[in-house]
Amino acid sequence: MEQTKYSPEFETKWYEFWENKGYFKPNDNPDRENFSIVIPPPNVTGALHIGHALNGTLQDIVVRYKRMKGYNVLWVPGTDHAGIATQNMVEKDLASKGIKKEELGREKFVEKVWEWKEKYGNRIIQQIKRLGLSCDWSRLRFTMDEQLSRAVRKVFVELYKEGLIYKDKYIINWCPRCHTALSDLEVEYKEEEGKLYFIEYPFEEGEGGLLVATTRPETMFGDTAVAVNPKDERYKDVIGKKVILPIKNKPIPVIADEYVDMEFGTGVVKITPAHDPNDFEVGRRHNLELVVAIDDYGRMTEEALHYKGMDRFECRAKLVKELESKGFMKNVIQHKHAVGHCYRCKTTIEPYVSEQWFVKTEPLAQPAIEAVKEGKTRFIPKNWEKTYFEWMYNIRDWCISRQLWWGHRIPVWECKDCGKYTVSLETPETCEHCGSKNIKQEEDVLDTWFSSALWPMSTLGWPDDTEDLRRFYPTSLLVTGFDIIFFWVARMMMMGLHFMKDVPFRDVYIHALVRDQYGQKMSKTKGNVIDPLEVVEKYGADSLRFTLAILAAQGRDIKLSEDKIEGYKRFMNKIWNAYRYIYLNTKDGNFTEKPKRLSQASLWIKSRLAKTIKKIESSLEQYKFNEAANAIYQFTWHEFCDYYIEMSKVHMDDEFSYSIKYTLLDVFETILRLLHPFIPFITEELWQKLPNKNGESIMIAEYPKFRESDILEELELAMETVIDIIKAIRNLRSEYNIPPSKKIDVFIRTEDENTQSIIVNFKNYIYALAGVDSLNIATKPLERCVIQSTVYGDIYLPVEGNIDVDKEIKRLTKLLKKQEKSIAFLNSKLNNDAFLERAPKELIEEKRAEFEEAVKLYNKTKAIIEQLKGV
RNA sequence: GGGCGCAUAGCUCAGCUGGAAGAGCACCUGCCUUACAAGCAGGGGGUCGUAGGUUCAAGUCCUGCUGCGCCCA
Repeated sequence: MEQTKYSPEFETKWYEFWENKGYFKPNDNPDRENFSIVIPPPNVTGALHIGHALNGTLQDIVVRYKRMKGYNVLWVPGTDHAGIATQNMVEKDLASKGIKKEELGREKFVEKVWEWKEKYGNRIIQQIKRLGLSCDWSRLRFTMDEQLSRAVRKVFVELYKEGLIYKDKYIINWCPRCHTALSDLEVEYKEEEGKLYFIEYPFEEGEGGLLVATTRPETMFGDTAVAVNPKDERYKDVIGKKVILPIKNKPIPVIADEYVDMEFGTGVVKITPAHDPNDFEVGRRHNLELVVAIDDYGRMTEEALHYKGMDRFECRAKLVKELESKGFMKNVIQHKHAVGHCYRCKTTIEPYVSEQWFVKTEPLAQPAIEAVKEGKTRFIPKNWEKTYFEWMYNIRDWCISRQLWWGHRIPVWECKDCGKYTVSLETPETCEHCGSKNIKQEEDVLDTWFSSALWPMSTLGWPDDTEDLRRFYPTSLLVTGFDIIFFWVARMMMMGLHFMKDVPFRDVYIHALVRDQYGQKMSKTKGNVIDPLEVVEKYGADSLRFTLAILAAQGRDIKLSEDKIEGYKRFMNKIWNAYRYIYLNTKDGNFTEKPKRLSQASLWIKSRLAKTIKKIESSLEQYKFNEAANAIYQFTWHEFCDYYIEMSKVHMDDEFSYSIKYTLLDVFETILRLLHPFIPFITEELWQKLPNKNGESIMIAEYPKFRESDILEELELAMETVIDIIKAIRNLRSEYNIPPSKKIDVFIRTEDENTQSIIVNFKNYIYALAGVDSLNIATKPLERCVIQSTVYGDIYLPVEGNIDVDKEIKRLTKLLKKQEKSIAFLNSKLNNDAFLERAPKELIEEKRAEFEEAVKLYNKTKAIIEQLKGV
């Protein structure tokens, strides 16, 4: 005998079972349609967070659904080497042991990182498995695998040869802490309360000077001009003159450039081409010199004179004092401005001029835009296409070199003799231009996203011509968060189209972010993270999965709290106990033979089930996970459990005894299959116990098929009436505090033949569900009863002792007011000529019928009240 | 400054192609009715942010406004 409370301890057992059976691998049947998907690779050294759980759950729902539908399904899992994050982690670990990576040297350090990867790289995989995700682990990939690294190399070499990769001295985003360049995307801008300093730059000749406004005075050591807007009347006379850079006493020109905002500060800005991206552009236009005042560690260079070697922020503080004491500082005001931070370590970014490698993105972006326009790749929800286009149209070249040791080293060798580059797939011995052996490989590695961009091709085997690649590319679906549309989705599109000549995926489902219950982004520093593993421990993976699925409405973030997960654990408990009921009633029988005749309740539940199947299918096809989850939840709890199971009790010992038990098993088994993609564990656990299971696992069972012939509209209508009568009786009972244990006699006064026949045919169900001993049709009003008028007739419920007349009048008057409102509303419609003229006929008829019903009900209720008042 | 999104019951949110507002939680009342008290039954509660417009009819379509959030510059 099973315990009455659901407890998810069986989960891990089933995961092992599935994996050992090889169910996660694609079927080799060539007749089946392929369905493939690649997992967004988590950081190899990362830990599972709730975002992964959502992402994985949604993919697994689709994957399990498609698998059960008979597709040949491949879900490729893998991890990402996460250059900066991983290097930081290992550096930190070494630092705690008092070791600097420079002391180890590159080779030793990289070895350490590999060790780290071996040690912790499996952690996130194990965590993913705990959620029940059905990836094909035999195809587990890592961005630094040999073959995936070859893919990276091939892409680099080919793009270089096509002129789409170039090296340039350019201003880039530099993280002084991570000590590497970052792409534009890897910078996070945050509003900060800063100061705006007004510094006077005296004219070289004559009196006075120009008041320059800046937020970063310490960069003045790199100033090579000051600029005004050519349209600015205030300054048109000073253009071409020279001013003296304070402290440094260096004359610099006053230039005119459209870029200068006349409204900002004084309308005069200092130009520091080496330390500001806009100034860099101005500098190029005006041929200004690049003066580097801050080095790659964020310290001042010798250009900063006596501040040499000082940290940039410390220098700012001291320099401000010096400028004040020397009278150059004229004013300081509070000023809010956006400051860039490293997305990995949050250090303030330093724009920095250096030689870096770039991908020329414009030619790659064009086909990627076209592909989405032509519908070769579809974004779901569609709005994200706008975001994608927005970025693609304004795309900037992609800085791909990183000054790290962990990653794919750039396959470029510089010749020390002729100075030219050899770029090649194989590690070269000599310079391909002059044959010199004096060549040296670039020190930098590639941006991690460079390898992630190849993920759908490389995980399937590219650059080798593999069967997987032929069969499963383009992949069918990508599921990811909106935060990496630019980082990842767009780049995969560009690379896939360029190298495979086809899009990397057909559908891109963009899901929301998981936030805490107050709508705050979860973060460790805020302490509001929900750890999926703790949740799984406490409530089971099924509860977490179902909660995430039912909350995953398109276009809205998920506010998650433990309460909600707890709530859906109750759903698991409900399913568990529905099974118990069925088990207790069927354990002694054998239910292999299909019954000849089904009871009304059974026909009804099968009709409802058919509609539910249809709803779930259409919802899942549109990736409306919440709708699908909700449909099955409502059906299981509020139709199957609340009504069908209760009704089944009527038939346990009558002529339908066999058929009701058979149908209980039949429908329940179908429910489990419908639920399996959402909650794989409990469905497997219970399915395995069912006598009517077909096959060795629910995972590879067929998904329920919609059967039109199961739908019986007339019966559903009749059952609606039955349920309404049950509800009306329950309502009256409740109003009069009649306990469920007390059985009562009820009468219905109705002239409607249909209702009369329904009562005759279905009264057993009404007895059972409304706690009724006998239900009879009355032909005249009855004494000592409380009365409820319904569209089907008046329900009479005998009351012991005296009726509380006041209470009854109060109750019925309330009802009467509702009915009055109803009549008024319908009246206004039916008296409106425009409505009668233009509204569809069926609607008008419908409203007329409703109106008549409403009037009838109103009159009845009124009569009862009057009668009560007269007593 | 540009783009996107959201404002519906106390809370969290559904509501597809326009025809008298729904769920879960919370709340109130009554029940240990032999699957389930992690349950059952019943109930209260919303002028769908605001001002206009289109329409016979608008939470649903269009425009302005207000508030909040996100992305990009």
